[in-house]
Amino acid sequence: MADTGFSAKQSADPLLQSDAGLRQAMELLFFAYRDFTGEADALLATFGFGRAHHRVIYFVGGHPGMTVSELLKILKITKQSLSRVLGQLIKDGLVHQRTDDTDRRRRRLYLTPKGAGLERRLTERQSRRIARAYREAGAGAIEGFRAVLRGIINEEDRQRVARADPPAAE
Amino acid sequence: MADTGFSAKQSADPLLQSDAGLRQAMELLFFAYRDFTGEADALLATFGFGRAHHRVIYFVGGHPGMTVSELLKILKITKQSLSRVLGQLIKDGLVHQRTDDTDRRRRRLYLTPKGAGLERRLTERQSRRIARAYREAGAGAIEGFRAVLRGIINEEDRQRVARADPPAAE
DNA sequence: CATATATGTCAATAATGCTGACTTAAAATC
DNA sequence: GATTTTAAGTCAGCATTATTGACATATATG
Repeated sequence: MADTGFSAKQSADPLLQSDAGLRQAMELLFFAYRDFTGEADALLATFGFGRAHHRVIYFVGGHPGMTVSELLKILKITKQSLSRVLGQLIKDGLVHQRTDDTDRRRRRLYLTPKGAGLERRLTERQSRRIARAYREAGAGAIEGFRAVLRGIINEEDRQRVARADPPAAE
Repeated sequence: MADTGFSAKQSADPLLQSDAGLRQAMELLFFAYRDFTGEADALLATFGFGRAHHRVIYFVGGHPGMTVSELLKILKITKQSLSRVLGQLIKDGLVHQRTDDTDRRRRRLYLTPKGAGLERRLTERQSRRIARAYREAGAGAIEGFRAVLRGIINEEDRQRVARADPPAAE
C-alpha cells in the first residue's frame, strides 16, 4: 500500500521501528501540529493577527522579560521578520518593551494586561486540547510523549523546555 | 517564573496537569515540530521547493493513487493553493497524474521515480531523527507518544493515522 | 578609541496561504 | 435526456510570513 521506497523488514524489537512505524510517527506529528495550531487561528484573526503574532505572545507570556535576541533564537526567524510582527504587537498595545537596567542595549519584553488577556484566551484553548489528550492517554503515556518529543528537538534547545521531571512535582 | 495568567494549583494526580505541565507540552510540540520540519528545508531548496511541496511529495509517496480531493482534505488548504504547488511538481516531473479507470473525473496521483527519489531522501532524514528519539526514549515511551498525539488530533482524522496497534505487528 | 553587540529600519523578493468567480468534464439523479 | 452535482482546474487579486542585503544607532567591552 504505502510504497515508501524503503525496504520494509520487520523486527520483534519495538525499538527497531519499521518504516511504517516511523512514517506513522511523522504523520501523527503532522496532524497533531496542524490541529493544535489551527485551534487559535479564528480568535487571532479577530485582532488582525496571524500565527507569527501568536508565537511572540506565547513565548513572551511564558518568559516575561525575555530579550529580543532570545526570542529570535527560539523562533529561528530573522530580525527583520520578527520586527514587523513585534512592532504591530507593540503598536496595538499587547507587548511592552523596557530597557534593561544594567545593559541598556537590551530591550526586555513583557505582555501588557491586554496582551496577557489574549494570551490566556489562546492558551486556554490549546491547554484544553492537551489536557484532554493527556487524560485520554493515561498517566503512563505522558512521560513517553515528553521523552520522544524531547529526543526530536535539537540538542541545543532541549534544556530550554525539557527538564525530565514533570513540573507538577516542583 | 512563567506568568501564564492561570491559577497554578498543583495536584498529586499526574492526569490533572498543572498549567506549567501543559505549557511544557505546548513548547515541546513547538520545538519538536520546528526542528523536525527544519531538517528537510536545505535539500528542498536545491530543487526550488518549499515545505508545501514537501507535504505533497510526502503524502502522495505514502498513499500512492490518492486523489486531489483526498489530498486537499489532509492538507486543509484550498484547491487554489494546492494547484500552484502540485502544478510545479507535475511540470518538474516529480508527480504524475492518471485518470481513474471507473470515475474519469478523478485524477490519481503518483510519484515518478524522480519524485520517489526526493521523497526517500527527505523521509530518510526525518526517519533518522524519529528513530533516534524512539531509541533514546525507550520502548515504553513510544506508545505513550503515539497515544497523546492521537488525542491531540481532531477526531475526524484520527483513524487516518492512528490505528492503535504498533504497525510493527502487522 | 576601536570593535563588538543589541536593536531597529529600508528595500526588494519569495513562498504559502486566502477569497471570489468561472470553466470543463464526467457522474449521478430526476 | 435534461438537470444537477462532483472533481478538477484556472485567473485575478490580495495578505501573511518569511527571506537577503545594506545600513543606522546606541551601548558595552577591549
